[in-house]
Amino acid sequence: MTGYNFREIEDRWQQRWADHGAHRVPNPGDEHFDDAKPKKYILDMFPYPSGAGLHVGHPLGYIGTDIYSRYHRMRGANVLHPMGFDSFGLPAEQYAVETGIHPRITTEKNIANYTRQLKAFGFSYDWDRSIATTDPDYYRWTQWIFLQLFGAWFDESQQRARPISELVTELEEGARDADGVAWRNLMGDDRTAYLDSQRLAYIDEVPVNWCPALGTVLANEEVTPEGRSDRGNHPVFRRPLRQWMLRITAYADRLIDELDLVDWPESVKTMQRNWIGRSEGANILFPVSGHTHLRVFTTRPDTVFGATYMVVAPEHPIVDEITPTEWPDGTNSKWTLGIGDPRTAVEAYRLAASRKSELDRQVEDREKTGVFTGAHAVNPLTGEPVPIFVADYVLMGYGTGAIMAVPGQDERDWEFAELFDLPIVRTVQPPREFEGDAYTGQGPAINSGFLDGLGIAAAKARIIQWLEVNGHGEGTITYKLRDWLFSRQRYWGEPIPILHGPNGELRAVPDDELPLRLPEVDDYRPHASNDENAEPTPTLSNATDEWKYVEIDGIRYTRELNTMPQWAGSCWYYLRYLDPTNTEVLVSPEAERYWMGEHGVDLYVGGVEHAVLHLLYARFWHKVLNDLGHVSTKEPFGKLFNQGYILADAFQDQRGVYVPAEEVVESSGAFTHNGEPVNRLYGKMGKSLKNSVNPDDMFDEYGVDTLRLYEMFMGPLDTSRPWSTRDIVGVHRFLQRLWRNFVDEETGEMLVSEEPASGELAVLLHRTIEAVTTDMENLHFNTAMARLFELNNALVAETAVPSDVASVLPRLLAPLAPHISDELWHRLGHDGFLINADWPAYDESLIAEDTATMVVQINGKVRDRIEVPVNIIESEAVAIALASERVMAHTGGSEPRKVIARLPNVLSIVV
RNA sequence: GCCGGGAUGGCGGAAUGGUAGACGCGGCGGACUCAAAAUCCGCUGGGCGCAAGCCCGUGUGGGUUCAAGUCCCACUCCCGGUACCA
Repeated sequence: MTGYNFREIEDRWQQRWADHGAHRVPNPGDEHFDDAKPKKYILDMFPYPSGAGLHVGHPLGYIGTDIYSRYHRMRGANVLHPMGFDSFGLPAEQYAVETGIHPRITTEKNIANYTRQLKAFGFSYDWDRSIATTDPDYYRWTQWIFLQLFGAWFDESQQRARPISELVTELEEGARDADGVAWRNLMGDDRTAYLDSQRLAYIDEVPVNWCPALGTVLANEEVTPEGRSDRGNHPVFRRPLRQWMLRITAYADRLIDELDLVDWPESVKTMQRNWIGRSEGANILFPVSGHTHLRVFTTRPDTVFGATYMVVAPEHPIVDEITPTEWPDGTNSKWTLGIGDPRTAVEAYRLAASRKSELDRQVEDREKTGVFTGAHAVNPLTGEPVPIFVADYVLMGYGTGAIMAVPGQDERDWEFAELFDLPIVRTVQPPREFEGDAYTGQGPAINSGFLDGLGIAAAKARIIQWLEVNGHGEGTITYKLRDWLFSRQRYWGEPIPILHGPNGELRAVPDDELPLRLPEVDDYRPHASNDENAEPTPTLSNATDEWKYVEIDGIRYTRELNTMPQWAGSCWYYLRYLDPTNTEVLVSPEAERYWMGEHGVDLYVGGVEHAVLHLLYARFWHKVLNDLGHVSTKEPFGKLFNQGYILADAFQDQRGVYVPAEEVVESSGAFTHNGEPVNRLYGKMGKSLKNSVNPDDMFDEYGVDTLRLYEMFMGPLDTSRPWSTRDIVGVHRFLQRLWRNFVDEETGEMLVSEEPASGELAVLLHRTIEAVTTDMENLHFNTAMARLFELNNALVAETAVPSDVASVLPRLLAPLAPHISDELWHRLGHDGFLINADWPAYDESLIAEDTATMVVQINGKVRDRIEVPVNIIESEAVAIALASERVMAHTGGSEPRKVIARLPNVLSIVV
């Protein structure tokens, strides 16, 4: 028997590809580099190498890009198709905390396992270009990019980053001043402080989820709805901390505008635009009686006559200043939380708010809460006093952290106003049929003095002019986008290469000292504390003094002890693949220009979960590198494609925390984990939901080609689908049948004829080539396979495979199932690998049809199907149709009132 | 909540506004076999009918059109993101 022995075939071909370097791709200037070929850069989003290993959801996109890469190799392109590892991250660190095993050891083990699993798929990656973000030779350049950000500022007038040395020159020359102060009037420390405030990487106080018991800041998702830590159930406080920030907001307009340069799904572009959230409006100053001004941002300055109260965020610094010691006479009891004086009431409310996560605060289902500060502002348009509240539906991080509330035109304000008995004044006339509460639509202004009668746009323009003339505010633009919080109190991340001087001055670690390697520590935990006001002491403070303190020119500097977030390494990895071993520069200009070309990466495939954060951060870094002359394109990823997810059951325990799905036991319809009942849910396979399925078992039972085909045949690449092994036998049968069509299972002889196909089989062959080619171009691998199934099924009736079919079919299949295809190719007597063979061409004349099925519709319903010549004219078609018995049964012989012809396929008759 | 996406036979899915359900799984029937597996052949959305054929059918309710799975409006449910999971 010489049946389809997939294990032997797959092992042998993978070995041969490796031995011959079949997937190695030369750079410009290297040996065997062919300048005449077009380039294709086909990129996967690289994985985090988790301890659980690769799961069957990961390779969905990887199989897709591998097929596409192999196809383009066969079409004659230089294809760059690399793979690497996003290997910094929390799980290895948490494992280190629990076991004391260095995260590097865990990470290297996981990378080795991932590499083994990826290679087992037979992917055509150029493994010589593989990188891991944890390699010091890699993160050396991540640190270098950070220093580029630290050493640059954003020139608003040119809308680009420039070296900070050029800012110094312009300040010294008097071409600029420092926020209105001439440079020569600034002293040394003030000069430094000013420059530091201008850098793209800067330090600022920002509110974060601080968990003193864990000694770290937590993500919103790590905070339970009760305001405690997901791990350990410790209290979490929302408080400001000094953190490294990256000035992504400077690029807000370019990040919006330059989306026009890329071929991305419109949905992803929309998500990015919404995330950046550019809105035009005005800042308005409200005098606060006897004190100061409250500056609010509003997108609806035209409604200012309807502002009947004010709200500031709980963190707003003005609260301390304006809150009096006693409630004013006649204060509504609903406004006071039942507390005797405003200071105590406001403090109680702020504490409660600090224990809520940001997400919770934005959930509009929740009943609005708030407290009166006891202070009033004056509406500058109406002259009326308006009470100032603290409420957590206003966020410190957006606009000015304070709003003028206009319940007549804002639903949130309406809701709050009803709850707190506040007056509601409409300033836009709703249509007569309008029945709701707040009216946010178009209409003429009312109750608005000199604005009355104007439409919204005109009223906005008029009021902004008035505000600016009278010094009560100005037109402005704000963004929802916030600067990027870049500090982490973790161990397993890139050390931030900054030294802190005795007077708070910042100094970059010199380039020639990079990489700044992670120090060895005994304890991977940050310092815990019972004091919510304690300053963070990150894990790197556990390093030796020798590492932590550096003396330069007699000055003792302290190293920055925070590390970078995991995003950092994934922001630029696509550039390092181009030139992964270069020790002089991040990437050589020659390699960068060739592989990035005009539009950057030719196809970037990954999950839509990265639609905003990863893709926005990477675009930001790329633009900075472009501004500073290190890369040549404005955008990194010319074309983006989102593959779907493999979905699977997931399980949550009673606290709402996910537990590993593989450890969940089912008995009589109920699910338990370690004896505790758990709830079944459903979602994306992966480490978040702890519901991964390992592919190794699939290889054993069906082989690599079968698993590749199965994942592609489950559905189109961009949709999600539940994992189910039931259908896998279908594609396995396809390969078995293919094998039997080509190989005599008794003798091992090839069953190939010397004659080419004729008749219908020849037509089918060329139609298949055409269809598969189109499908390959469009990543429609499921339908490409359906076509190949049909061709393969048609061969069953033949005693031998016609010579042209034998030549074409393995080549069409090669990108999808490369192992069996190379084996058949080899047995047909060809040398070499199919990845280097030519893609088949089809004969136009063979696929042209001379007749077509014409559908005849009577009053919109299909009543007959008639074979007609493809070039039939309308009068003939109508005559044939009306003569048909089935048609006559529905027309009753009456004359058509109307005929719509889409010949030769459709004839629609109305009687 | 907000932003983005999705819903088609028992199941995965296919369909430039123009024959709904290609292809595969599952199911049913048949051939081969002592038998079973494998393989090969046929049927397979629902209802009515002896048949010819007719009616219904793409999450729900409306609409546009000669014609709607596809376009428009309003819903329902599910999935992704929501800035320290990556």
